[in-house]
Amino acid sequence: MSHPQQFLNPDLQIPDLRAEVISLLQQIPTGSISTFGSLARALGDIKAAKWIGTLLKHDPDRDFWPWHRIVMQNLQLPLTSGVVSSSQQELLHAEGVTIQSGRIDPITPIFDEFHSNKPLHKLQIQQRDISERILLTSEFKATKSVAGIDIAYPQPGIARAAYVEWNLVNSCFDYELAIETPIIFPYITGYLTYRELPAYMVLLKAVQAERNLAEILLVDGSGILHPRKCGIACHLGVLLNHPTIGVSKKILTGKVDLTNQESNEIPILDAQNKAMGIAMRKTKHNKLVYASPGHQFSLQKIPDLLNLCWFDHRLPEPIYLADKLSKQYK
DNA sequence: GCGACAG
DNA sequence: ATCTTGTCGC
Repeated sequence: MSHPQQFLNPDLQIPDLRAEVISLLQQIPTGSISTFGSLARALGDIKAAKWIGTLLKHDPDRDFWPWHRIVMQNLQLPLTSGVVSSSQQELLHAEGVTIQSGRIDPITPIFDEFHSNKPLHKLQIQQRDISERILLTSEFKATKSVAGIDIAYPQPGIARAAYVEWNLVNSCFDYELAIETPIIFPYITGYLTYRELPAYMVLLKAVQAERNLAEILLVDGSGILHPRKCGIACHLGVLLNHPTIGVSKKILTGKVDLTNQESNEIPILDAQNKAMGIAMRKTKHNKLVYASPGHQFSLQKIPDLLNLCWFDHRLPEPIYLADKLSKQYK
């Protein structure tokens, strides 16, 4: 098993978010409390609040840090399987914080002056920077090969990344490869790149050791259909300088035009009513999938390309096969 | 009750 | 994404 870090492009700097949270927690004085939201804002994005919740609840080493000083915005204690954790109550009580029926006494000081280098804010800046380097034009006239890539998690902390190449000339499977690698960065909405891109880099290096990459990569995730127009397909495409398209089963951002329900190809509009992606299905009986350009590929050409390799499943065949291969470990 | 929502 | 058995619908 190779470590992802050694292959990383310097354009992809990945912070240790867990260590950042621990250092923020240690800034909260004894006898004070803070909230999931203010900790998340100190990391640089309120969207990290949910992950902080799972970290403080499940990290095996949490008793080495003051996890108990974090409560909900309404001063209620978070629930553990439906009940307030008695250990959190005891730990707070030992620090002089009083609790009545699961709620912190309102006179308790609330700490919100975190010193932080806002790692998620820095990642947003990276994303905006990458976003400006995206090309939305297609070079190919007749594409001969397309590959799907996807990741599964055989156990926590381990990613299994799969590559399946599809031959568009003979309309058949051509080649497959899967690798496993450790994964550290958590899943936080809008930052999937920082969780999964290192594993994809290991995978694609391994493919390149044997053959050229397929002309176009279908990535399980978003392209420009992203709050900063920089989904994982964009980031991968720009770092590799290779054409990519993002294909996801759920929509991350944007609006599907609901007056178009009969169509199998519905544009997805951003807040400025600009088409950033397309909701598609093979037939009316299928659920929609959401596609958007990653790099070096135009939105207009996406339907024709996907239809060339889309058969009996909800997803286009290369990405369906990559999904299946990534899960073949039991 | 409403909004968020990639993996 | 993952945890998970049988069950319902085509």
